[in-house]
Amino acid sequence: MVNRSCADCLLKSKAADNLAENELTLMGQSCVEALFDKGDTIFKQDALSSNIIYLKTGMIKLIIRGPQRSQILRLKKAPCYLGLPTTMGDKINHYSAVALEKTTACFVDINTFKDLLRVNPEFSYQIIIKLCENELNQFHRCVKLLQNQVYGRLASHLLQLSSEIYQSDEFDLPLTRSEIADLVYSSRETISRLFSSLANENIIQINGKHLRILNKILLEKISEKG
Amino acid sequence: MVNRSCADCLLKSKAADNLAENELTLMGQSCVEALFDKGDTIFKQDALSSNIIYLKTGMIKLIIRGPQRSQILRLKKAPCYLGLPTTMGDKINHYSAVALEKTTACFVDINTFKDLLRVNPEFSYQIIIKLCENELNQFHRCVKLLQNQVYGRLASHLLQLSSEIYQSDEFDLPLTRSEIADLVYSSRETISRLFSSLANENIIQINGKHLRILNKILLEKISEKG
DNA sequence: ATAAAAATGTGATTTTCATCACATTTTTTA
DNA sequence: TAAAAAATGTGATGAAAATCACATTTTTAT
Repeated sequence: MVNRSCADCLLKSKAADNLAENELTLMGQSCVEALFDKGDTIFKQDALSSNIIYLKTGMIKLIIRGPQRSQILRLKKAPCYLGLPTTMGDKINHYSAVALEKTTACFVDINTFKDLLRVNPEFSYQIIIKLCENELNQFHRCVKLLQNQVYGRLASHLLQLSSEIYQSDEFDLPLTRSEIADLVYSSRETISRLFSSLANENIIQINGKHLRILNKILLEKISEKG
Repeated sequence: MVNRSCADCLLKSKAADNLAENELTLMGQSCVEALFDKGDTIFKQDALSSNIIYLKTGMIKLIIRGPQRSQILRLKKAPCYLGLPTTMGDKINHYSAVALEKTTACFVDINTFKDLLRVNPEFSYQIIIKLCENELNQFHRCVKLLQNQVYGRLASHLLQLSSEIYQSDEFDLPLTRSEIADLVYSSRETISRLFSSLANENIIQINGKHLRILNKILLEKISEKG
């Protein structure tokens, strides 16, 4: 399904707010909207990348094959762009994106996107800001993953899910224990054990995938101290 | 010392090649060149950041305070921009830059830089490409650091120094053992031991800071296998 | 509804590497 | 140039967390 114009889209990106009517029409002409189910791959590592993807609704994980095993780079929730670095930085995808729930995404042809960048400096500017913010986050995440022990790494990811993704102390984990291990670089067994011990100490309450943070203060301390 | 115009600069960045004469003059008006000695801090974590820095000559390390200790995020060699993410992404520096040798750097006022981004889309575009490439590199570096063991982490950094920074199999390490530990996230003692054992196996030859790669193939294998 | 597959929990064992301790060498500086 | 400071090398010890092994529960598919 092709939109006639992205101007009609009710879920435009903040960057796209800077685009003029005719620019949005141009975008619409090369923009295809697609629906994904949980588990569906949106784009795949090593495939040729020819689209910038705008995530309209839903949530995804970015995964990359590491030297030993697969690693979750980050989770992303709509609205946001996907594959900016992997599409602008190289011809081939350096990682994959997989839907964690029902997801809507718009595929914008890379050349159209590049044209818009060249034509509209304000649009470019917003993209630059986003890229810079991402890089800072990535630096911090990397240092945390390296220097904290699993306990702290798990704690900070739980807090992040709570505050940034669900805006609630109670939510259903969008990942299996095994995927959480891929996210915080640990093992399935260790994650299992840590959930048990966090629950024993009344810091969280966990039942299958349903999680509730009982002692946020303490969880934050664990996340900082490692 | 203020340049009259950056147009006269013989070491312009690739992005700046897209700037017109008058734009370069504008840049020159808010551009201050400074000299740094080995060990000098070029900008400091937590300080207000008001400049984009263009590294004209020399080499630096980006360091960040982690939860446990200081971590080297990456080494950068001229010519390149410094502090793009840390200055565009936030008001305050998220990391420091320290010269590893005599270094020349131009400080460009952030507002002038932003004006240029808004005025010249081709300039913006080149910056976007660079940011995307950085992000991809950062992803790969993070995964390698997490998943490989120290042996592999050290090996890949030696190879990177050899190929990307010095373009030679023989060079002087720009870092102490302790700094190398900060770079590959290990301990001074372990780095020391690994150098010894790499030397014992005739993979490298090392004398103080002077290093020579004897068996690149094997070093690459170690770097991949972990 | 039921079998098969996937996900989870928990104990025992093992491995990597940090930390501690101290000797030695190199660099800096007064 | 000598003393102080910084950097380095190497053995012994300890700890975090991976891996292995297996029981159990939950989910998926037929």
